Amino acid sequence: MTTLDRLRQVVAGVPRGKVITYGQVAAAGGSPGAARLTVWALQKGMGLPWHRVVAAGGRIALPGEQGREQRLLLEIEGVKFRGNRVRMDLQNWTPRTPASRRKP
DNA sequence: GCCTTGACAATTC
DNA sequence: AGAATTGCCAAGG
Repeated sequence: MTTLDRLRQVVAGVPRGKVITYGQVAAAGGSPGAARLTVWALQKGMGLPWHRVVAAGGRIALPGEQGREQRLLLEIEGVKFRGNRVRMDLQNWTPRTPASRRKP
């Protein structure tokens, strides 16, 4: 199980209607601070709900078209927006099966 | 084996 | 508020 695999699992574990930040994914995957790994994981990981991953504070990281699409997809799933930000107060998701669950 | 590239995050000015 | 700086990890050249 590589780090990227865990990151992908975290992303895959985000339920519909919720979002998570790059930092949270990285932290949950066992590498706090390595938000860029999350980027990598998403680019490589196909079939992942990449649109449920947003930048810190719920900002949409993608520029232009892709950003619009992400926002669309999220709205379709029931995520509420405040300007160009997600309402993290409501939509933030924290995985319940993080790397912290490793066997002792 | 070193350097660059990634849809970032947090701090500082 | 926006730009610059640093830290983090993995893959590809």
